[in-house]
Amino acid sequence: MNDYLKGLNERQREAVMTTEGPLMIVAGAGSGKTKVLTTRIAHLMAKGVDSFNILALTFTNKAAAEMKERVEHILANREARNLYIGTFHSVFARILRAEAHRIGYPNAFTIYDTDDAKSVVKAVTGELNLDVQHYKPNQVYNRISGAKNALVSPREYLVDHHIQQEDMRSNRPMIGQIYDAYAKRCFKNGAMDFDDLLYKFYELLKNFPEVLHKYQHKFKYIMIDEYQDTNPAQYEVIKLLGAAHENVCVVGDDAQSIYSFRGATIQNILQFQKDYDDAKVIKLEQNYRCTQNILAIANEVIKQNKGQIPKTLFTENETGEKIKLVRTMTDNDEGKFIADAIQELRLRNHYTNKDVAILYRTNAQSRSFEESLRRHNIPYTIFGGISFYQRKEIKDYIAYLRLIVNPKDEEALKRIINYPIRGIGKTSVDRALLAANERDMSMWEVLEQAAYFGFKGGTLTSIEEFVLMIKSFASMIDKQNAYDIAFHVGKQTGFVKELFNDKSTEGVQRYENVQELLNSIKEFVETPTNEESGEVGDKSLSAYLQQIVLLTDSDQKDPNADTVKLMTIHAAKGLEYPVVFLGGLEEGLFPNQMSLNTREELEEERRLFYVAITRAKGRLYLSYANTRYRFGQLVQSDQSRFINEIPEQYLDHSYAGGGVKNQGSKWGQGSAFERMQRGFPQGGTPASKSSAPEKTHVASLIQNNKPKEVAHTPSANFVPSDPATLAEGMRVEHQKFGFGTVQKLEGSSHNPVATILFEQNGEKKIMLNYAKLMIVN
DNA sequence: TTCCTAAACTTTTTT
DNA sequence: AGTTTAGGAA
Repeated sequence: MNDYLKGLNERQREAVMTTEGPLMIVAGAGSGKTKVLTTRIAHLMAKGVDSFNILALTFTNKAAAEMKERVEHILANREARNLYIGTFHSVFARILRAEAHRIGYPNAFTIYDTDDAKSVVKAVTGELNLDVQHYKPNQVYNRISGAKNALVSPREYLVDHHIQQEDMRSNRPMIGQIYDAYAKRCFKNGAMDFDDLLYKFYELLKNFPEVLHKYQHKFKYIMIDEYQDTNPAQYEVIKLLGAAHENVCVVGDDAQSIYSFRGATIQNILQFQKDYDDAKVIKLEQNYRCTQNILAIANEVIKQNKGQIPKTLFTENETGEKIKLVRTMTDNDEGKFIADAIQELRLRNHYTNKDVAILYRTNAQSRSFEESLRRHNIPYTIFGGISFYQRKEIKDYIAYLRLIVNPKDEEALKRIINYPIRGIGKTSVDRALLAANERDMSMWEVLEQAAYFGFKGGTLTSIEEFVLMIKSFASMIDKQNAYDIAFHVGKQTGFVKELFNDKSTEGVQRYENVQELLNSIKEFVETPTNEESGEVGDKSLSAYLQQIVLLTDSDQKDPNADTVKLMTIHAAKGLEYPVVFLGGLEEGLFPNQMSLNTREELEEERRLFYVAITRAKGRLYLSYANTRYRFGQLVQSDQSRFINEIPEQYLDHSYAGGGVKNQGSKWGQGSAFERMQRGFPQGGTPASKSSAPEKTHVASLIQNNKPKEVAHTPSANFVPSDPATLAEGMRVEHQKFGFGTVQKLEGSSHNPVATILFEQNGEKKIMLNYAKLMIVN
């Protein structure tokens, strides 16, 4: 037997050895799923399959990196380089890069991140004369995203009765039109959003049989991780790619399906056997991760859900400790309790920082944990903030690079056309945009012919200089590497210098970030193989840009650092820790208020709870706070219903939280007494009184320190006079400040400034270009 | 055009 | 509470 098969149990080995035909591996939490997948790839190669013919798709870069690393480890010196292991998005983007011209996109197309996409939505909504307040870009974008994930085109969207009814009901009947305009604009900009990477790839395979054939032939063996989280677009692509050989191996756990909000449908995994009638199903039911107690409550909890693939997880691990349940008075107490507990675990139980994870439902909860950890001097890492590449200064810098690679990229253009300030303001931009839309040209093309489009004077000169500068950068693309271009851009635009000159704390930080960006580009250029994709070669600027946009915050932080890890439960999927704290187990927070509408939503929350529990190998702490600040207001909540689903025998209530003695479940259930108190908003519990100091008085005092303005109602016949006719000594009326006398006239002819002594409001400097003044006499 | 303040909105989860 | 946006002032 081959060495790599020795560490596997019987079921796992069967999964590895079943290389031909459709295979579904139902892998319970901690059952060695990644091990099976990686060993299976190694096994395929040992059997003589060319690594070139193997495709493995994951959802996160982290999972892809881990899989790749482990395959390389098993294979030792054998070639793993040609393996296609990556996220759906990165692998599809890479293929689209090669084939984009077929669907009318430039091969160096831009990938819009969520911010870019929302900005485009906002722009086209405005152009359709729709109220951006009502058609909120965020909501509209989510709706569009949902459509794409379900493979609904703008045309289909507009004629689909069900969809139209939904939009009518939400009083947003024009979303279809926005979707249509949005799609057209993205296409015109040579840009795809995240969802397009799936959607356009599907269209490519669907409409170009020769392309489909090429990749069907290439990917003879396909493996999909976390299959329960695939959406219809991903599902259809897999179906198309696998249709020729049907060597499709999916791995998943229906109990861990937690991404339906992103369009994932649990049906994909439930229906696998119907899609492939000769599909083999292997269940991995032995858990190697958790103690018996942890696994027991996980099983108890998930039992409450309906319609699962039947399976029973078991473990041969030790019983372990009971699950500690802790109630605290406030969210801050919860943070304090956890920090104290971590210190105790380190001291008495020889745990290190990196053994511990604090998990929560929403990102907003990280604040109190962060604070208490900092106070206790416990090093920590938060996963899931904004990505390094989302920072403003980095996005600005990258916008230059994007524009060089793809001048049609309007979002990039708008971002940097006047940054650093070069005298091309909003008015000029709007004019250029209008001209571009009227003629169906790109804004860049309008700028190229600025004189023809009627730009004059200083603005024209500025535009021409700008266009010339970008063109000179673009001419470097074929001759110089990404780093040299980027460095040159930073220098030439004055961008880096401007940041360097800003000596404020934030300014220094921004400058350092830009230096870090340059380092990352240098590293990209100098690393012989592209670690993300395993691909040799493409070191172009556009390759760099396409890669970084798909990186998340988590990808840029070291998971092995000796720090306590803080993250949402979603971000924790696939990970494991010796000690897990799960905070905020309160009704309305977890399960979240937003997910209480249907049974399906509640069941997804429960699966999320299941995922959270099963991250823990040894010790699990569940905590909740009596009161917590939400939306800046103190709210009280009951303990989560999920706690009630855990049999009492597994729980240990004896832990004190944050100096507050735990009252046990008698109190936690929400006693009549508590409910009564809550019924009287004026009553005010001691907690709410002490935690919510009355700040309003202080605030109003500070505001009152400002010089008071005496109100003035403009005369009925108020008509602004021509500022040019103004002279010193004249008596004038201002709409707000009332009557006054011109003391002095100064400033350039472009920007005249008058100093006026107002009778009621004292001396003010008035910019005559903008303020309205009427000469009284 | 740019800066400042007040108001409004946020908070479900992410490639 | 903190952050982003809109509108007004200069």
